[in-house]
Amino acid sequence: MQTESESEDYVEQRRQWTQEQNRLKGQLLLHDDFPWKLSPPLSDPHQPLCLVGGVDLSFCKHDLTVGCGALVVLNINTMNVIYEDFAVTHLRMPYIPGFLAFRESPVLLALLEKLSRKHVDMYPQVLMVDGNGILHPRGFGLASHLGVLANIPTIGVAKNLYHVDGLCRQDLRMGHDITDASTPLVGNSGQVLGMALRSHPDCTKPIFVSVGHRISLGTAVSVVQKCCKYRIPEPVRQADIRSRKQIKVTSAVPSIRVTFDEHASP
DNA sequence: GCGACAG
DNA sequence: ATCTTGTCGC
Repeated sequence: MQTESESEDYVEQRRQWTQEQNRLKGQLLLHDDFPWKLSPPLSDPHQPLCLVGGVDLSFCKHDLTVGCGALVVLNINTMNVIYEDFAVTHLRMPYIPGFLAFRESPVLLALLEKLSRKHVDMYPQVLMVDGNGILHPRGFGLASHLGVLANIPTIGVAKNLYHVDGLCRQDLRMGHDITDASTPLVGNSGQVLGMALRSHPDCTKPIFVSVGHRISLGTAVSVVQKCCKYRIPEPVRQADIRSRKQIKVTSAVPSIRVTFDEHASP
């Protein structure tokens, strides 16, 4: 039966994953590393930021191991979705806090590679990821992991605060920071891990932005703010909405349903 | 030791 | 992540 570990604690798996991320972390860049600017003056030779991507995954309610990854690309000036693609996958590993990248990055990476092969002209200049960047136990969340693997500037956008380096939701309220539009997330170590943003004037619950890869926090925050029609920035929101709709129609297709029936009736 | 813990 | 109705607020 159980060889080394009696309980499925994934001890060895986590050790390997940690080792791999520490290796990838060597390539992580926390500064602006791209040729564009948000809004360059006419006299400026820099190219303007136009294409912003967003990725997210949704799961099948009947089988949580079946998920649908989505990649969308928007024109940052109009917020129109100019590209969308999906990929259904089977998740072998469960969700383990701190190791989200190993569960979600494979599908997302495949979607990015497909786009670069088929329609390079629509490849995003920066990518928003549903999850954290360096606001992570080992300073290498999904946004950073995906950014390094795909070698693309990424921004981490989380809907909930990851309690890391002493950071916790309570501390944010105590300092009356709730009245500010943005609050730097400084850990006990003194490092700025991200920014809590009230993406809408009357929004009580903030979003948590952190650097993924090849971008500075200041630029990341500016890009996110420019994309906020609602609490969640459009690239991420659209990826979320569309992947959720896609997994529903997918699970309604007979050929996919067979998979469920096999498990349901032995 | 116990609890907390992105999606 | 996913299951759900109403409901509080602008």
